[in-house]
Amino acid sequence: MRPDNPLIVQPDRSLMLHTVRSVVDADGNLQKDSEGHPMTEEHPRYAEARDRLAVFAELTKSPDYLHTYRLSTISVWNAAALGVTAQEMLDTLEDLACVPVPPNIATELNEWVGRYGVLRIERGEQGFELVSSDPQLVADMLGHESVRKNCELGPEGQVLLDDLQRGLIKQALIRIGFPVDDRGGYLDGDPLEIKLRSTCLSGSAFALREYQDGAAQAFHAGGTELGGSGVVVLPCGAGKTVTGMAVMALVGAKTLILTTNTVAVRQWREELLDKTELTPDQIGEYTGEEKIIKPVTITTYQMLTWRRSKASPFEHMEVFSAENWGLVIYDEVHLLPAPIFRVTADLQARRRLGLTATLIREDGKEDEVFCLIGPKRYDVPWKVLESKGFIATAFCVEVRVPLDEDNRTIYLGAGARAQFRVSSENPAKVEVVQKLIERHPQGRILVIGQYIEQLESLARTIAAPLITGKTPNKDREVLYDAFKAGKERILIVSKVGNFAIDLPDANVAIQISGTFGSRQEEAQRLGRILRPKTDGSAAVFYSVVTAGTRDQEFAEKRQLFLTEQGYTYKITEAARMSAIDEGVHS
DNA sequence: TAGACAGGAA
DNA sequence: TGAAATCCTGTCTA
Repeated sequence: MRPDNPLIVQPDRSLMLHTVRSVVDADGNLQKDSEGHPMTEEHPRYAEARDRLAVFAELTKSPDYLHTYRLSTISVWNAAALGVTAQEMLDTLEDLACVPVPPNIATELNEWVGRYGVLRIERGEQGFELVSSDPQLVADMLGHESVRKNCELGPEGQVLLDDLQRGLIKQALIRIGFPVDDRGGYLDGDPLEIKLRSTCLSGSAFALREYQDGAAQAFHAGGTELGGSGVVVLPCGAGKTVTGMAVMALVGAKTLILTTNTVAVRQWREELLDKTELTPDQIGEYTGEEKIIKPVTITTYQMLTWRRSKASPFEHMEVFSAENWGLVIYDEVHLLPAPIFRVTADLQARRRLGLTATLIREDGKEDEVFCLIGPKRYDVPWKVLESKGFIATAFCVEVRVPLDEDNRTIYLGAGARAQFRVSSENPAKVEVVQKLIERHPQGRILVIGQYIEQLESLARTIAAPLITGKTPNKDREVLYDAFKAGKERILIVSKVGNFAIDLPDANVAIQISGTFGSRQEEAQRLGRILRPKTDGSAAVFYSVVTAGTRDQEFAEKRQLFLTEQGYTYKITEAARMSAIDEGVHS
């Protein structure tokens, strides 16, 4: 602890981090700028503090000078699963604090970390067993109906679990606050040799990057007991598919891959053919169009949980459960629909790999991911990959636009919900978009928005093609190809742009509206322009928001995850846009 | 037999 | 907070 440190730890487990400090001269006098305002500079320990806190805390508010983090059980348990001790977390807080750390924080960190793994599932003679070094704790847990109904008591009071109960009891216990360390092990599944190529089918050299190999090893570490379930967190464009393939090669067994949509199914298939020695007849697509089960089968979440009506069973489940999979890969875990958790509770005997760019879910079901798929096994901060050139350098700019008189009247008269839409659809944004496009005469520009009408009107004004959910897949491909070939320099996309679209050359993104406070959507959208550019140039992400409205309010929430990752949004008024220097001139 | 499209689900 | 996108199935047309 030092008085000039940036952090205040509060008894309610919130952490206040100063991003700036006042500038003083040698005599300790406050320095003022030409207009007489006190001068500030970035706090010398801010960046360090941000990176160290990201390991076990979650950023919840980020106004200019003071960022608020929260210690949550999930953030602490994920750190604990990576081997970070309570003492190390406490040391970090002590080292960064400018006032004493409240004593209850040490107590609570110790208790939280202590709760991870104090209950274990092990394989006993009569099946799986819930055990603990503290037998009284097991007895206490049995006092909870949700726990009691998901186990059987053995003759000597053992808590016995069958395959299905193994998942259900983990869900019940994490809700009570006790994440279980599952040492029950896995079925090996039918073996399948999967080798990575050293030269892609397409001819270029291929080798795992250090972090991709690291992620696969971290997942697989510990052999049959420990390794084999959990989540790998990598930024967009960092090669999650490749990491998945590396894990497949390590596990060497029949693999079921679950994705969000059919485009992703195709991409997995092509990547597997390109970078592994798997042959086309070893890879099956199980979708609405084709239903083929092969040693490696790729399907969608919706297919897995499809049923005729709410009362009907999952129709395709039997086909999948009949196979002896050695590995199940969950692509884009942050989007994994809730019904999949029920199915996954049944799959606890299979190795499970989750892949995602952000562990954040907007529905708050992070605990389900934690207990049913597994804890975070590996992550790399976005800025680390940026500094190594694996993803493009990106600058973020928030452009604030005023709301004109007429619309302000409508805005003020509208309900809270309608206000968001009115301010998001501010027609003055169109002119701003035009100016931003002019700033990048050579830019390959994506304009991304949420409301179809707004996008249609923009498309008419700037005469650029628009892609929405209604656009047939064929037309989309034509437009994506035209963009890649440079025939179309500007593309307007709706929410379809949130999902897997691969436009390597895009280097400017302009966001004109988005989903309430969705942090992961913001991350996905920035991800669209993070593919490293051939000339090494930087990318720019503009977020156009209506000043002083709910639009701006939610924009701040959206930015939290990227701020946590070290991106800073430069804020500018639309009228003073010419003064922006994003650091890129294309 | 393929493609287009409507309808329901979450 | 709500809008939009997606998927799967089934039916119709050629």
